[in-house]
Amino acid sequence: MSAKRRPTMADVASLAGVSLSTVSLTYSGAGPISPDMRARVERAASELGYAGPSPQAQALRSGRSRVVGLVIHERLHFAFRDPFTLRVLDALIGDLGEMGQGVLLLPSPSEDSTEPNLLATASMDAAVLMRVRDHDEPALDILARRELPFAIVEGTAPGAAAITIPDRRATADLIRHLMELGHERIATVTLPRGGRKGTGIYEGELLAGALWTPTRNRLAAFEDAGIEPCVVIESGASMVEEGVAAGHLAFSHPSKPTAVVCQSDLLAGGVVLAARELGLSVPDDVSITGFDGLDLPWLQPLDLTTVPQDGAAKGHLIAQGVKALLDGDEPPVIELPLEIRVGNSTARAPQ
Amino acid sequence: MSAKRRPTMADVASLAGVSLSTVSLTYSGAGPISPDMRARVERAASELGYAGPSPQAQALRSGRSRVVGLVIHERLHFAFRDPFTLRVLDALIGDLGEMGQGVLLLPSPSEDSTEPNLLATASMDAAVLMRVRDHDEPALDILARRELPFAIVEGTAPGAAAITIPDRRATADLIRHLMELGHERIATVTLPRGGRKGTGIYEGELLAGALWTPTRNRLAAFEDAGIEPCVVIESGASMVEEGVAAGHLAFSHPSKPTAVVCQSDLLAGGVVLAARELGLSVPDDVSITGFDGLDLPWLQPLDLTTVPQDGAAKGHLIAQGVKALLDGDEPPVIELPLEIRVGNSTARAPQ
DNA sequence: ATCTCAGTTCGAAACGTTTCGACTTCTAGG
DNA sequence: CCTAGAAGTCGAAACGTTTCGAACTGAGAT
Repeated sequence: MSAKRRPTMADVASLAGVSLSTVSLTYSGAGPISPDMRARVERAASELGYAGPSPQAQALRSGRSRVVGLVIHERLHFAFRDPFTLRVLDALIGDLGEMGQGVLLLPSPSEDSTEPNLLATASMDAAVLMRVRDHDEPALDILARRELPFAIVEGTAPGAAAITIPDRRATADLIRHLMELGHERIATVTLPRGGRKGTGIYEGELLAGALWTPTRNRLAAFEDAGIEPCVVIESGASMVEEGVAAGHLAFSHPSKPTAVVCQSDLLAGGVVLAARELGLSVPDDVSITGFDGLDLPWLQPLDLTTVPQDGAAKGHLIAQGVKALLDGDEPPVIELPLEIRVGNSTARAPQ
Repeated sequence: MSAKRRPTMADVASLAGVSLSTVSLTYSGAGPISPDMRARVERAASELGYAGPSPQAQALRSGRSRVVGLVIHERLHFAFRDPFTLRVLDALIGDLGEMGQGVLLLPSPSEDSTEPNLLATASMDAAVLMRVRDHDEPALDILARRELPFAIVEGTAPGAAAITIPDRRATADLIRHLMELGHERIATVTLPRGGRKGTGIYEGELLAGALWTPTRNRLAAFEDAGIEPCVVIESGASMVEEGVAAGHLAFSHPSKPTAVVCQSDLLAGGVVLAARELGLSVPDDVSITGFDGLDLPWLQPLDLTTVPQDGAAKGHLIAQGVKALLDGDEPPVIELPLEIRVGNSTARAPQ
């Protein structure tokens, strides 16, 4: 018995007694094919166990691989831990799937190593960056060199499709809301800044070193509101555990904050837990705000003051952006609207 | 000015004044290339802005696309919501990345539609199924037709690599633990069974219709323990919200269960919240068990009686299985060990 | 001066499609 | 009866690599 090769279109063609092009036309759907011809080809194919055109050959010949790369910055474990991100990706991946595009997970290229990174070598038609550094983003260089079109979520770059949110303005609204309630010592818990890992107090220039755009924008909001945070705590990831640790740091800080602005609801939830552990009442002793508008059932009856985002809408918009890229259209630049929602986690500052 | 084509190896070769094969050898690392030749090629490449070998051509020629497909059954939103799954995927994706393999997210093929599914058409070297139906799994047919090697997590199929857990035995241990504490009316909250969506009471034959292997195994454990659950509640996904809804159903059921066996910690967490809302004390009024051994900070000081799993270890093992598949080795079949861990969410049944 | 043998480099044949223009038929209009 | 055009099918040229065996170069051995 021969080591049987996988059948190809040529095999199907010769068994069906037609030309290779005809078989190709049958599968691709392009070109006019008579019904009986189609039947003949299909019978030959199933007789041979032909599984359809080789994707790799299709990709080479047509120049499209039907794959969109998704750059993941942290360990997946962290990146996908946030239900909001998940909702965005859910919509995005669903839409891309309907467009016949698969989604390839790509670890972010580390700046230090020159080791071959998947972003540089994997076959794809476009890429989506879920976040970007304001400067010195190695992914951008790689994409530029490969001449791959790409979309950026919460960030911008020349030539890229961009989906942004006015998070700076919304955060400033949140801070003003707290100031109107009489708060003067406001702490803030940030998302990762792009540098060191792990939760801790960040000392020094407010913005310097805040590489990730969202972290940076939401910190800059303090300037807009005309107040300085009494302590800035950087979290290692958007997770409840990190929020708990950050809360303990905040509440034991000598500046005695009466309010904590958190850059995500998950962090805010953790800060609430820390407050409770320390016997502080929310919102009577301390006001806490979040971001994203998640539904956290275990926080009930507390209802966070936060900035709700529509994750699905965001995902759909990104997909739309990718579609434009794939069609060779002008890359769209879109900003989603954002308004704060006042819950019962913020109240008048204690005397 | 010409519409400038992307440069190819041939362009690099002719600019460097060497043969195409030499350039290929330079990039692939195979074959002996003298240092000055390498330098010459590299200079020519950077002069042209050559971004490296085309992945699509490489894939066609070498027959390897450096992509592993990951079949997602539900909406990503649900599938990735569970921190445990995330931890598994984190390790898996990391390991595969180190092997130079990207991970392609594939929505599960729906049995009804004959529409072209990505699993059938995407280019990949192997696939991973995170779960499988005991019978009638359309994914298996597609993979067989394509002659793609694949690994199954929590399930088996002839010819496939398999990573399983003795969840049936472990669940039986959990049930026996409850019986020893005097519980006689035990409810159970299952993961999705594979059919209808949404949380609700399931009436009828215990196992019939429980298509997903894990759901089925953990239900079958009741038979092993020699007791029948007083009510079976199927959840729509492994999520806290679903657990809350399930808890309400359980505690308002006429059979008045004194214990609830939940097929995941997230569901158990939700059931605990439901109990609290109804003024029931855990574990004094009702005992609750979980599965997976997650760290749920918001549940403190409650410490679930559960069956801890090592997500990272599982992910590493899957990667190892995939590696074997890619190397053409015998597909490994591995079972991870499992032991129950008694916390303070279970206690003597109330009088 | 000839032979051998590494150490390198080169030619050419795949890999399995898509696609474009050309080539048959066949139908219908004049 | 002739012919324009539509419908269906076919040939052949890419797409950009990898890879195998052959060919070329000196250096040392004879």
